[in-house]
Amino acid sequence: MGAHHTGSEAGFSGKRTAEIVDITYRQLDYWARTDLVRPSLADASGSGSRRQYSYRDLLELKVIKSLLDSGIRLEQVRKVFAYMRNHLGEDVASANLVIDGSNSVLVNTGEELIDLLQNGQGVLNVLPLAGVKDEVDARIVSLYPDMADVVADVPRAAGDA
Amino acid sequence: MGAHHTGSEAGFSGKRTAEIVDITYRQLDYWARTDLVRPSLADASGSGSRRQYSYRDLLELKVIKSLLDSGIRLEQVRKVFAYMRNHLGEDVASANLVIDGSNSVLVNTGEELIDLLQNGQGVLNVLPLAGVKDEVDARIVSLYPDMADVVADVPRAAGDA
DNA sequence: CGGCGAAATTACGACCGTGTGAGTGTGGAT
DNA sequence: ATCCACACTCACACGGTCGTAATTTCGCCG
Repeated sequence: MGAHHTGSEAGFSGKRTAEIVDITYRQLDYWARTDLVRPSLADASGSGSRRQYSYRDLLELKVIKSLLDSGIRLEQVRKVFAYMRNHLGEDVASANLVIDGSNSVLVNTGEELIDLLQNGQGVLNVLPLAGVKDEVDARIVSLYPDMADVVADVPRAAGDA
Repeated sequence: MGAHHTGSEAGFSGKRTAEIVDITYRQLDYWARTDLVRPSLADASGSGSRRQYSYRDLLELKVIKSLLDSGIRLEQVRKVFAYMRNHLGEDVASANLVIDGSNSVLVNTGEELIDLLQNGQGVLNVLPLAGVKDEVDARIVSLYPDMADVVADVPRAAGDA
């Protein structure tokens, strides 16, 4: 079926972003002004202006939310993203994000993971990114079906209605 | 019976404990007063008294220190220990401590771990306890050789390397 | 077609948890 | 009895969160 321009290009407002990612608006605001995640499409430009977040932004935010939920300090999250932002490429859907204290890696197989476990001295924080994307997508279609086409640009196995 | 300066049975003073575990004395003090880890052998009983930590206490403290170093919030650590304290039994040396947000488990094989990874939605924090014990032991013999016998009388998994 | 009211959003400031530092007094070992 | 290490009591710094006020934009009605 043909491509439609139904407003999906408009991106996500602050409020909707917070809803989708399941964080408070306060957190989103705080993270933006402290340079953790700034909206890619439109940054704030004075009081009353509106931030516009891209779909990719949502994924980053959801990763952060997951990290926080697991009890990781925001300071640590900042370090991870300083290093990871470049490497958070296309394969967001399949890899596992592994943090071992100060370093962060993307790992694809479970064997690699066990390898890290035996060598590593400290704690390993492991986050399957596939689940993150799924959660965000589900939340978008559930709350804002109009924007469903944004999530569809990644090939999926099963056919949908 | 001349009671000599054995020291081994006496446990570890506050200062030495902090040194061995590699935390500040202020942290040790703070954690004791806020009921995170209280000394098993002798708790504080007013100004001038002395806390006495057991070897097992050292292990707990080192686990906490590791968790903290990996960027986990103290609040989360408290939750983990509230649940884990009972289960932190004999096999301290070989198991892996796994935290998935609100629950904590001890896992022995890598396969179990991969299993958890596929089912789990959020972040898994994995800490190999063997490394913790090794670090504590090494630190004890290095700083206080007199107490080396304390580390030996705890059962270890046979044939580790 | 334009202005008004209300909702959405940014900006500001108070508050909480964690940890540190200095100062004091008390108990234990010599 | 004396000395020193340690526990205890404020006071505070700092990162992070949250409630609230100030400001802009948008929808609606005349």
